[in-house]
Amino acid sequence: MQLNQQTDLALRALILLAEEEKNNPPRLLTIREISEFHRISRNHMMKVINTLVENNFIEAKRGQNGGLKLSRPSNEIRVGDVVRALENHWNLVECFSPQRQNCQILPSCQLKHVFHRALSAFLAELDQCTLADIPLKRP
Amino acid sequence: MQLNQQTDLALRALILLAEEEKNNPPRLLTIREISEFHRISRNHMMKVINTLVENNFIEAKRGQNGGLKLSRPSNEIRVGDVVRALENHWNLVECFSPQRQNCQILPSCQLKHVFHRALSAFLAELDQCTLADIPLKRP
DNA sequence: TTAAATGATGCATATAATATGCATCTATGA
DNA sequence: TCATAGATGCATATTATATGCATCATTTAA
Repeated sequence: MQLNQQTDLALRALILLAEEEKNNPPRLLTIREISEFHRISRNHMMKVINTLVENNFIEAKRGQNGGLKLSRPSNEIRVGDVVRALENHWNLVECFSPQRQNCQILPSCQLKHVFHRALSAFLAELDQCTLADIPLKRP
Repeated sequence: MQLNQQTDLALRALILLAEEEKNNPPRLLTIREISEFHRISRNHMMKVINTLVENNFIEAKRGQNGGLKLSRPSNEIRVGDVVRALENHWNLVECFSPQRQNCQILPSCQLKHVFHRALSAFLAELDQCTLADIPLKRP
């Protein structure tokens, strides 16, 4: 079981942006800065950033002196919501997918309820945590 | 986020074997029967069955009149344990993988603890459920 | 004793999902 | 008006997963 790498990168970018917000005054960070810091291809990070903008976790400003910042205070951005937005599907098992419904015991199978409960428990735990709860430890 | 198909198939096979146990006397089911019932390639189902045997969820008997049965009563086989055995890794995020440790903020990042808690919550929910708790509904 | 039935194993290939890169567009401000 | 920055769409590479094939090992009924 794994999340896709984009979810991982999104959280790393957000953690960086949350750290920047603590500075006085905070700067806008560029995609180039974030991708170089994390040693990730700029193109790849760009996709992730775009998704974060679409979902209103961060605001982007184009042009010279442009860049990115959190669109809300860090304690209002829940890890669970980020994961929900970045994962492109939640088809834990075949019967969760509207496309793939070939399971022969689908109507009478109770298993789907169990997995729904487990998934809820997983996300509920992530919802307990905001960006403000996971500051980078300073040495 | 998804489990691999083998985990799904393993559970479907186990559900069938648990149903068979209710018959008097119960028969041994063959891989061929199970794979044809679920309309899955026999080869593919065989891999799954082998893993279930290795992990002592079921017992296999070779030769004529051979087949498969649960190695324990259905109420002693927890869904969580099956999922643990079938999923080949639990690298939810990069920093969980011993091989891939490229994250620049790894030592000071708190995120891993959050994901550990979420994963525990997910599996704890599955541990609440045994094969006996998910009988096929009879019409 | 042997042949058919059954599971076990290793390797090869196909398919699908994901990651990555490239080219080009749009917006901003010095 | 040009350099800088994000936005978007498409193409390709890589990886993980699913699937198939061939062959071996074990059991037991005939």
